[in-house]
Amino acid sequence: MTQRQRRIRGTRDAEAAKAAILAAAVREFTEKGLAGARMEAVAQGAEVAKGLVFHHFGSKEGLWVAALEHVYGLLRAGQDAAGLAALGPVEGMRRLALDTFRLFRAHPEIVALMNEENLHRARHLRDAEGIPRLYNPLFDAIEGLLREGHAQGLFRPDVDATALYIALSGLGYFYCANRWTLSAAFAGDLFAPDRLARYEAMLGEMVVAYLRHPG
Amino acid sequence: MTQRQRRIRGTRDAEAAKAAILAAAVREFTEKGLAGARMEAVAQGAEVAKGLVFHHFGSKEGLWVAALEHVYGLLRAGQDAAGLAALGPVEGMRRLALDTFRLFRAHPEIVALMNEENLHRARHLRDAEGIPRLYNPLFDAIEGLLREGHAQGLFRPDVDATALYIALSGLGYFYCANRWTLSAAFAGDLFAPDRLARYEAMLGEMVVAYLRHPG
Amino acid sequence: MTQRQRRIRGTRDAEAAKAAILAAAVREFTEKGLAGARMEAVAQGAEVAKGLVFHHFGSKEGLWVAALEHVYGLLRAGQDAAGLAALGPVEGMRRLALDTFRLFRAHPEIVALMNEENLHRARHLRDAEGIPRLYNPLFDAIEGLLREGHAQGLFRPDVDATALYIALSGLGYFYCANRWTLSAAFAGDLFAPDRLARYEAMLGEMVVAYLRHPG
Amino acid sequence: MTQRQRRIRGTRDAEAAKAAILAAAVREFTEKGLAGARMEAVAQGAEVAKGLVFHHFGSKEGLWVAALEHVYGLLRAGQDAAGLAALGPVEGMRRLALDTFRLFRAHPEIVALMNEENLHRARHLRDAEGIPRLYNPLFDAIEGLLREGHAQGLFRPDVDATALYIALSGLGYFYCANRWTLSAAFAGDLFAPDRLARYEAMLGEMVVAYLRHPG
DNA sequence: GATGAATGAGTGTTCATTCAT
DNA sequence: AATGAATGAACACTCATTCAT
Repeated sequence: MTQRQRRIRGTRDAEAAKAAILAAAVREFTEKGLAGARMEAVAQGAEVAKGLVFHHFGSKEGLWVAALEHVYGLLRAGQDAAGLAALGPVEGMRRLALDTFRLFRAHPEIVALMNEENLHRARHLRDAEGIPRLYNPLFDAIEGLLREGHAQGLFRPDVDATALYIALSGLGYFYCANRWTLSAAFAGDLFAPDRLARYEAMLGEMVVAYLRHPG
Repeated sequence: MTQRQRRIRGTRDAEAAKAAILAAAVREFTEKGLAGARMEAVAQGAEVAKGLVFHHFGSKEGLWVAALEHVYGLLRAGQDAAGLAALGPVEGMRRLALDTFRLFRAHPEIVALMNEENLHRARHLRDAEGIPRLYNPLFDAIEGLLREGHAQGLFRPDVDATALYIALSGLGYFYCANRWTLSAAFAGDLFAPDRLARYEAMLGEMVVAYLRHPG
Repeated sequence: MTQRQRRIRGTRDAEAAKAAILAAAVREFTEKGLAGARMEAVAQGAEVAKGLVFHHFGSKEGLWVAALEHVYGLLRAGQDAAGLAALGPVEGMRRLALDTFRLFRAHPEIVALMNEENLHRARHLRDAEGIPRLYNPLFDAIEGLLREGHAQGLFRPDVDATALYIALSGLGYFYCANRWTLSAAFAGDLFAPDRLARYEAMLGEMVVAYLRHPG
Repeated sequence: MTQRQRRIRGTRDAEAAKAAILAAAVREFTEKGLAGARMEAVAQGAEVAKGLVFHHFGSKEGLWVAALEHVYGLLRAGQDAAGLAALGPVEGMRRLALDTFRLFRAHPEIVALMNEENLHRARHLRDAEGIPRLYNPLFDAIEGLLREGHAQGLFRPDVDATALYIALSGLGYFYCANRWTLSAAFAGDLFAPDRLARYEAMLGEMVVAYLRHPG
């Protein structure tokens, strides 16, 4: 601990310390939730003094908001809108669903923090700056693909973009959020490769099957 | 308080006190999570002394396990397997999806406690007796409908029951679990009747579209 | 510590514990002031666990208010209005001044807590119940003696009871409140018997000289 | 902030910064007391970095001692011994009492810091240099007027200068020190002009009445 | 001289839990 | 069964002080 602090202090690298604290906080919040997280553990995880956490983030709530913003940043960064257009509407949408599922799998902190934030009725979200806009990448991608799919006559005409966004997210989210209780219920690891593959296949099919024009 | 409690419940019905405590605990856990819940608040919610909560449930963890079991009971009771057969495989499955969605809406405690329990990697579930079996009603219903659908040639042949169970649950779960953050993102109440209706329509369609034989 | 706690707990003597805490609090507040007092020290002084202090008084402020009320109780109890009438207006008033001085000397907690409370602009006093009335014994005694003195033609006619109350109190208060800085300035113990006697003599004379009718 | 401070004070005038810190400290100590004062607040009040406060005053105690010395300076500066002689002993003494009262009213920091210093049994006063002498102006003025008054046969013969000093100070001090609790008790602003005038009249009368030869 | 990041020992407060009654 | 006083180990947060720059 001492060594690293010396280096940080010596280098006057306040931003590095802040980043280390935030990373440790995301870890702690993911494992313990908001109420269960201990500021002491965050400080130890970042190898800094407890007081420094408060110096930089003001309070546990301030740290929570910063962690939330970080997680919403992941959400935004996880959407690769660029590569989708080339796939065409049908395969693009399938890919979107799979990417979302994979994002949740790769970043349990997204699921954990969003669950906790909903427990608090999204109270902290209003304090955070531009959270509403953070949703848009995925939503915009869905809207774009929908428009194109309609134009090409491939999609059914009555699709609600918001509802589709939720359904598509939900298909991936639940699998990750309930990983442990589901594994207990089905007596096996939900994250075993073959099971994941089977679910991915269904997930893509389901979205595509719904969208495809029944004509 | 003492007098009033005596009058309300009398000395005989310890079971009523226990039930009141459990109900208060489910409420408190739903609102605050496991770590955030306070035993004092549970006692006040049940209008009993704090010590009595410990007398009946031993510890906070004991109370949590009891609340979990209660919630799994709701899950089981919510599945009306009886009425499904009459609807046929296609409409039966649609109804199953809608019922599951409505169950989550009617009982936020299910969503909240399951989220929290997953935070703890389902550690308490192993202590609780007979939780694995509790899943079966819905799962069994799905399996039954799948079998019939296949027999009648209405369903695609490669459907994984477990995966379908998860997908069907996820479509309803996410909408409820993320009610507040989604409402913040879409700047409107997700639980407004028209929005619910639109989502229900999509949800049913999605399941059915996937299952239906592409021939 | 353990022994006494056992006894208290065993005797289920909650009131005794409360009283012990209050006494320790008055001591601690007198020595350290509000901000300087430590709840831990209060608990140790009362030989109870720190948590019990909060159990009974809620917070440091709650304990402060209780201590304030206690001190105002001393103020009220210190006025022996009964014996005054027999002395007649002149000697009664002199005795009042002396008694007030002696009260401040016997109870440094009165002076210390009132100083501190004035630092906070009497913010806590409004939370406390009937503080305004607590002043009355002395004030009433002054008014009574004034009336009698006027009736007998012994006192000048233009005496303001409130102002007299303040002057009379101030003559005793300052001597006690500034005991230490005055002792430093005059390089000697202000509370040495002969110095006290000399000041008492002057104090009485001053009040009486002012009141006496100049005719 | 950094830029602005540079512009305001420049790099040269360290003395200005020191003075600003001292002024802010006196304000902070007056409002919060010694234990309640925060070094951070002092720094902000002086618009300097926290470290600079320590650079100039070493510690909180060092700052306190400096504030004490400042306040004793006010005390000394407040006594206008020069103008008194012309008034003669009687009116000079009345004026002395009034001036002292007005000094306390104009400088609440005197009262506040002296109260606090007495809480600490004048421990810091010994560290401060030359405090004992600081009392002298008022005391010397009293002694001078007493001598003259005796010489002219106007004053009673047995007056103790030290006691008179204390009484005279106490009459003004208490009114200011207990401004808030008294206002709460008497349900009105003690510092309203008419109330002040009435008290000033009594205060002067009281001192003069006591001193005047009863012959 | 001046800054502010960083520390660490506290400080008020909370809370699950125990226990005598 | 039921109460609530009592405990003790945390807990979030504070703050005087240090120090590299």
